Amino acid sequence: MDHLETRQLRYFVAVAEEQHFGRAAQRLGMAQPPLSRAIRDLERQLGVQLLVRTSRRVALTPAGQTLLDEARIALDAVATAGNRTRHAGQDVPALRLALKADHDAGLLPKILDAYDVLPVRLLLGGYGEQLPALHDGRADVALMTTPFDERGLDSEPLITGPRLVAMAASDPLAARTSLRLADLAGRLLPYGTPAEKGFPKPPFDPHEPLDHSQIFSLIEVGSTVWYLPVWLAERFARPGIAYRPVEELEPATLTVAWPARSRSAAVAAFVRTAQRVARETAPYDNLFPLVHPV
Amino acid sequence: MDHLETRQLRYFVAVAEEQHFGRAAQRLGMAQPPLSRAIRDLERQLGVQLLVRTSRRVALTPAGQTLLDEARIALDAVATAGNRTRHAGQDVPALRLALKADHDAGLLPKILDAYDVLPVRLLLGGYGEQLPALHDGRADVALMTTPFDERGLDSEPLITGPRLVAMAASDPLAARTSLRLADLAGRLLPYGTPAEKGFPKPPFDPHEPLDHSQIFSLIEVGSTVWYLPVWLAERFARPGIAYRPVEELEPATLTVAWPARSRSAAVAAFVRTAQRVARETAPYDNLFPLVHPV
DNA sequence: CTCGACCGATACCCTGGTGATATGGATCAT
DNA sequence: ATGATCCATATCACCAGGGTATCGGTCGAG
Repeated sequence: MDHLETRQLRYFVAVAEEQHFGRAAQRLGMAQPPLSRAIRDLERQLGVQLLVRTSRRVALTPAGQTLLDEARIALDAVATAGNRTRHAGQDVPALRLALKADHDAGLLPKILDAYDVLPVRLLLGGYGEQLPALHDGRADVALMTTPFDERGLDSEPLITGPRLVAMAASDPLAARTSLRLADLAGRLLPYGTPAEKGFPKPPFDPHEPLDHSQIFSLIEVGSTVWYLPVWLAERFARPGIAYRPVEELEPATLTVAWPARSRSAAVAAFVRTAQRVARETAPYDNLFPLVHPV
Repeated sequence: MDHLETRQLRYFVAVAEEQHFGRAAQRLGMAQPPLSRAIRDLERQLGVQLLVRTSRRVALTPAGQTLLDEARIALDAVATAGNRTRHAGQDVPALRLALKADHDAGLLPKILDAYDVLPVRLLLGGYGEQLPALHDGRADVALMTTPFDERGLDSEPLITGPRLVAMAASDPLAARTSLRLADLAGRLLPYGTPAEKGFPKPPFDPHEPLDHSQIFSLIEVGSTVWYLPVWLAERFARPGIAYRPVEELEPATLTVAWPARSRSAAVAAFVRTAQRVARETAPYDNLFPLVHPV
C-alpha cells in the first residue's frame, strides 16, 4: 500500500518495452532475477496482474498497458522536475533553445541578435530530439518543423514554405518540371520518416540515423531521394543535386514551441521576438533560382 | 547523476511546505536526522542549493521553489499511474464519478438512470476533494460547481442557477427584499472559501471542515451566513432558514469535468448523457417558492 | 520422440542505503 | 547568562535490493 517509486516504474517500462526480462535487465544494467522479483512485487503492491508470462514470451495485460502509458508520463514529469531544478539553480540564467542545425530557415542569427532578455544556450540535437527535450525540461523553447506531436505544447508558426524533393541532378526525373508523389514511390530510404514503433529493419545499421552530409552523399549518387523544406534545400544547394517541387507535398511550417503551462516571461519574449523577425523576413514565394540554378 | 526517486521528492515537498525539518519529519513519520541527510544528498545530486537554513527558519531558494512546483506535478503523475492501473486491473470495469453529496442539482438519479455504458461507482468526497481525485486518477469524471481550477481538465457546463445567501429566518436582513454583498461583509465564517496556503488560524479546530448539518445549525442560530447555489438551497429548505438573492453574487454553474487527455469512450458517453439530462431539466428561473415559502 | 536451447522463477547470500539515537553548535527569547 | 529551539554530524542497525546458482517449463530441430 506504499507509494510507487520511480525505480519500479523504470523497471516496468523496460520490461514492457522489451517484452523480455533478460533484455530489459541488460538494458537496466542489472541481472534478470532481481528484475523479475521487482516486477512481481509491483504487481503485488498494485494488486493487479501486469504481465502474462508464458515461458516463451511476455505480454501486457490491459492494466499493464495502462501502467506503461501512465508510467511514461510520470517518469517524464520526474525527469522534468530534476532538469528544471538544475537549470533554475544555475547562477547565470539562460534561455535554452532546442533546434536541429540548419533547420532555422536562416532566422536564428536575426532572432538571437534581436533577443536581449537572457543569454541563449543552443541545444543542437538530431532529428526528433527537440520534442523530448521540451518535455523533460532540458529546453525552454524549440524550433521545429510541422508536423510534430503538439500534445502538452503551445506553439506559434513562424514561416511557411514548400517542401521539395532532392534528387541527383542526373536523375531522369530531374528533367521533368512537374512531379507527383507517385513518381517517387519507393525511392525513399526508410529513414525518411521518424522511427516509429515496430520500425521495419533497414538494410544496414539501424542505430544511428544519417546526418545531413551522409544523406546528401546518397542523394548525389542517386541512391535515394529526400523530401525537405525549402530552407534546408537553400542551405544545401550544390551542383549534382536538383530540387523540384512535388504537387501533393504539404508545405512545411517552421514553428516555435514551448511547454504548455510555461509562464516564463523570457519564453514569451522569445516567441514575440521570433515572430517579429519572421514577419520581417521575405517569404519563400519564388523558387526559380533554386530549381533553375545558374 | 542518478535518477530521482519519488521518495526524495516527497521528502522535499514536505520540508518545503512545512518550512521546518522537525515538523516535516513528523508528517512523514520518520526522524529528523535522516530527513536532513536526504535533503542534503538531494541537493548534492542536483548540484543545486534548494533551501537556505538559518538555525531559526528554513527558506526556499528560487531553485527550491521550482522543484516544489515540479515535484508536486511529478508526484501527482506517479500517483495517477498507480491509481489508473489499479482501476484498470479490476475485473468489473466501472466509471468512477466524484461529486459532493447534494451538489448534483437533482440530476444524479436521472443521469445514472440514463447512463448504461458502465456501472457507475460514486466517490462522495468533501469540499474540494473532487479536483485532486480527477488529477491523481482515482476518478474518471466529476461533477463540480464553478469556479474551479480548470488546468489539466476538460469540462462542459450542465446547468446554471443563481447563488443565494442562507441566513437565520430571524435575521433582520431577512426582512429585506434586496441584499448586496456589502450588507453581509464579515458575516461569513472563514471556512466560506477554499483553504488557501497561509490559511489564517480559525477560532476553533481548523482540521475538519464543517459538514452541511453543522453549517446549517450555525446558520439557524444566526452564527453565520452562507452562500450557496440554488440547488443546494432547494435541498435544505426548512423553517428557520431564509434564502435571499444577493445582487453581486455570480451565478453558479454545475459542470461535468474530466482529465484533459482522456480518450475514454465511457467518459465521453457519460458527458453526453449528463448534458442531455441537463437540457431536459427545468432551469432555475423562478425563485419565488424558495424565497417566499408557504 | 528426444534433446538442447531458451526464458522466467526460485533459493540463497551479501552489501549499502535508509532509518533510529545521541549529541553538537548556532541563534533567539527572556 | 541561560534555556529553548532547530538543524547538522556521528554512529549504529537492519533490511531492501542486487548478485550468483539453479530449477522447471516450453518450443523447435533433427
